[in-house]
Amino acid sequence: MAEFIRDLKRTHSCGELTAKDVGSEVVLFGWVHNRRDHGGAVFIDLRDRGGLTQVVFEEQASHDLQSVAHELRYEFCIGVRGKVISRGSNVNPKLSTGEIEVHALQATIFNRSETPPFLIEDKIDTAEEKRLHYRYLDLRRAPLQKTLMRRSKLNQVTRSTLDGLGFLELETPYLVKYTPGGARNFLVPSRLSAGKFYALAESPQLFKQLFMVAGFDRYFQIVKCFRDEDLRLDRQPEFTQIDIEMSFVEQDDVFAVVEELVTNLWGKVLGVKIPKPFPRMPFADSMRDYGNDKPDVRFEMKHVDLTALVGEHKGGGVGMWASFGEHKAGQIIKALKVPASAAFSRTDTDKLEEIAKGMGAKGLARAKVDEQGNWTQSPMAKSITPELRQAINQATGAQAGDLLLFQFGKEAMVHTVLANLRLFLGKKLGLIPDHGPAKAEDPESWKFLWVVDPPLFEYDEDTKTYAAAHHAFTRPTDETLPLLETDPAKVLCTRYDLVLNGFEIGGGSIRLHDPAVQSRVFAAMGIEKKEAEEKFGFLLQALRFGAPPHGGIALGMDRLAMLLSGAESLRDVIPFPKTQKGTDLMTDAPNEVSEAQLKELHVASVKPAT
RNA sequence: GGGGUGUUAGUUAAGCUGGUUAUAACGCCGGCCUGUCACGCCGGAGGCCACGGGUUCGAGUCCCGUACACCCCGCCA
Repeated sequence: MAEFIRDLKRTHSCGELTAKDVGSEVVLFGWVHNRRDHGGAVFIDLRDRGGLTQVVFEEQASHDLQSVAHELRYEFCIGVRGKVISRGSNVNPKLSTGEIEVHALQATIFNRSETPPFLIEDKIDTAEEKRLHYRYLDLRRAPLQKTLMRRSKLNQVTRSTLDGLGFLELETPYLVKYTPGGARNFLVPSRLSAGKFYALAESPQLFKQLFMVAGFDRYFQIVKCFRDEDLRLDRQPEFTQIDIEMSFVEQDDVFAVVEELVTNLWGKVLGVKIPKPFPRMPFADSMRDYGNDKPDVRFEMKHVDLTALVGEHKGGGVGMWASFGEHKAGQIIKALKVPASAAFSRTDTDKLEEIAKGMGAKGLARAKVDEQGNWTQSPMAKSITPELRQAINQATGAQAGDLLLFQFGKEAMVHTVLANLRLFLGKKLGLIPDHGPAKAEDPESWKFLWVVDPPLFEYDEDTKTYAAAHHAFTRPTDETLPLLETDPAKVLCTRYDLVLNGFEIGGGSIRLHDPAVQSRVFAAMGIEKKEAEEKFGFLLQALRFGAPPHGGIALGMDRLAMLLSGAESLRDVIPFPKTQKGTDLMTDAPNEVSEAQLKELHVASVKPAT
């Protein structure tokens, strides 16, 4: 008798048989998705990554075939040879193969399965912890299979698009030299150089610039990066970037390539036509209106900065605002207006305050505006001067019934609190969905945005110095370059972030290729020449050998995949993700190693006291 | 480093102000059933209530601690 696999090769996937195939004999391999045993006939839904096909073992089948049929259970891996039969009027409209079924002529069990800890269904309630422990079973579920197949498509379209634009796919090392600053690195002890360590690359940044120096002109790489920082819903310690670098370009040239790539991805993966070019917003506007550099511009509800206004009115009689009489550096006061239509209850506003406190706020001052423009339900209602109240009503455009939320204090805190409140309100008021696009097929659901021209430096209050807001190799804008020595805080740079629906999906810059400007930037940063040489000597030296003007970007592949598939979490688009503590629940990494291994690596491990 | 939420059969949950035999659904096992596709019907098994302390005559329930998971702040491109 013909044997499966040796003689009987798979003829179709479980998702492709239709009425056209009726009458043909087929061989299917897959997993038992479901069984409906009627005593006589037994129905099996057979599953592979293509879909589901109903297989029928009829009553009049041979004894052997029947006993196989009765033995089948969830997730048995089986092979079936059978005939495609029309279901006639008994079609199952939920299945792509619902017009037909396969009547088994021969079947084999390749492998039985233990009872799975959870059912392999599209929607399950099982705790993620459990799913991660049995990730290989979780990955059998259709939504995850779809997501990873889509991710494969993402890779393929990226390669073909960039190849078409003349980019070379080149690799860079993962084991690199540790350089302080920026993200914390994973360290790898060197066995051959006692007491020394490699770092796992947090990005191919310096190497891709060296490709430009070497004359490769246009480089890209779909590359793993490693960062030893705390995890979030959209942050994993190892993640994938689409890394791009180009020579002889300015910002617009990089944007054109990225827009071509991204619209191509959305076109080929989702069939959505995204309009080009993407809108641009200065960093300063983004901070002013949204309190961060990755605004979700699918809805308005902008922040209103009241710092100057409250200052003019010397606090306007409000005790906690009195200090704003004279402007204090780094302290701001901002408001958010919740429209009357929200009709928030006391419980709702208490919830808002709770969220604010969770972000480091001391509280959340609020005021409800009535018909006359007076404030009610507010601790400030009695003390505030009518002039300031009126001015704030005007600045916020508050109408009767609107609720005003105030936050004041350190700029970073105010921005964090109000930016997160704004997103919470956007979801609560139904202006944006909880996650993902409103309608994947609607271009309006995808709001791409370039955030441009951020400051080159950030003032570090601890060290009282200016530090590069990003990395030290970003070129200042031509207009603000002269301020480098006189007013470094005002120097902007040709750095850009690509934002989609409130997620930062990419960031890059035009690099500093001119050693003369480079040393001026280091000087402004207070970095000694010697220190710079120690950290980045090889790059600085390379730049002195006729480095071309160049720039690039890195796109977060995982985030693209997450947004493209409407997933809630990065973990849903990474085959084998880490938990929030960076562990792998399936393999139990990281784990302890033997003393002998440590010795070989010249490493001593100190276990924390328990 | 900080704040919050959670942990009860294989899975998901219920279990109120503490009260003696800890429920349900799905899954599992056995039996019956030719047309189901969330198949149906009958029966059954299955629990150290995360762990460690405490309060109490008595703790799944109250208190403290620990672990693990998740969300957020800090951190991070």
